[in-house]
Amino acid sequence: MGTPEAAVPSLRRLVEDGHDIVAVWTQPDKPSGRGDKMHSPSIKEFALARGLRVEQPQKIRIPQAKDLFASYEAEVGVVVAYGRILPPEYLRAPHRGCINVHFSLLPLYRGAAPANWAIVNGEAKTGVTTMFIEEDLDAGPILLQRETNIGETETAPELMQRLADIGADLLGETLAKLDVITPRPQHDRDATFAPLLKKQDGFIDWTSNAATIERCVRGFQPWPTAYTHHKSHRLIVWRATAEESSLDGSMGEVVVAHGDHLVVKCGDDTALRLIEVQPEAKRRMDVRDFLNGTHLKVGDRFGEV
RNA sequence: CGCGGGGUGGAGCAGUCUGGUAGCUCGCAAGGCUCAUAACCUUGAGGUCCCGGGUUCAAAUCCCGGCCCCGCAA
Repeated sequence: MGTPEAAVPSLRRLVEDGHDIVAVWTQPDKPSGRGDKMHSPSIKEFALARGLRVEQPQKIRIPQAKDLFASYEAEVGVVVAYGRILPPEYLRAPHRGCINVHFSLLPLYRGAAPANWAIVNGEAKTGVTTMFIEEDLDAGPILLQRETNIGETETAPELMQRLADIGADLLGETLAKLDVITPRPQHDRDATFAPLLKKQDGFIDWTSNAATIERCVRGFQPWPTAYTHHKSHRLIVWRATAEESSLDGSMGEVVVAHGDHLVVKCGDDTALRLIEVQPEAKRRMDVRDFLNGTHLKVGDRFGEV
């Protein structure tokens, strides 16, 4: 069971390891992108290409869906970023239970967006955990874990891709050693949470330290992105670096604007040097291009709507 | 038929409402100038104004149709 791109490496690994995959469950196609085009989950594309059986129930809490799931009499259920909380019937249906691949070092960062929050919070490392699923969210007994360091300039999509690959490896190892692994219970008192991201999370607070903002720039990709406002238009910041700044200016004010250089004053005598941005309704561009077209001046202010 | 923005020399944009010589900030080329700077000055090359119709003496601009890009919302 899985849905987005991050789940694909795990499914590929299951196929390559020769596991008998009775069915692939994923979320229904949804309208996305412009217009009213329907979009299939990445997992569905992959599964269909391999000739696997795909199920996309609209509702998983109805008896028909539960019965269908139970009817497979699977040995084990594997869940990677499915995007739904599974009712208890699902957890009990496979003979050996359901295994989840979670993209953090549990009990840290339980929840929907562990990679994003790990970057935003400035963690030096994170990792992947395989565990048995229990009813409480991401709280089941741990099977295996693997750590990885977070790069200084690594973005959330980059990290996510690495974790997806690590997760696939770890899943393969977990299944291979399932008979000999002793599950370790999590200590709930050590748990932290990585809640679902909201649009508002990406709104840049220029009173923060520039280093904090820079982590938001990397961590809130590909959505909601770190953004601000300029002359009532949205401006997404895709790449930036933090630096010290003794220049005068209020927080959110442009203190340097020429050539390739666009620097915005932040809190704690720091400043954010923007490198790549994206104006509303425009494509991503280097700061030089942005400045050429907008004729932005020192003293202009970001963040005011 | 979800909402909206856009397609103009190599880049980013203005001009479109109110048709009438193709403009700005850069880049590129050549020359000049300076102890120096975010260097500066001069000159130059480079354009089917997305495509196809229509209206008009005249269309980047107005009308109809099409293609492509982007943001929002999901």
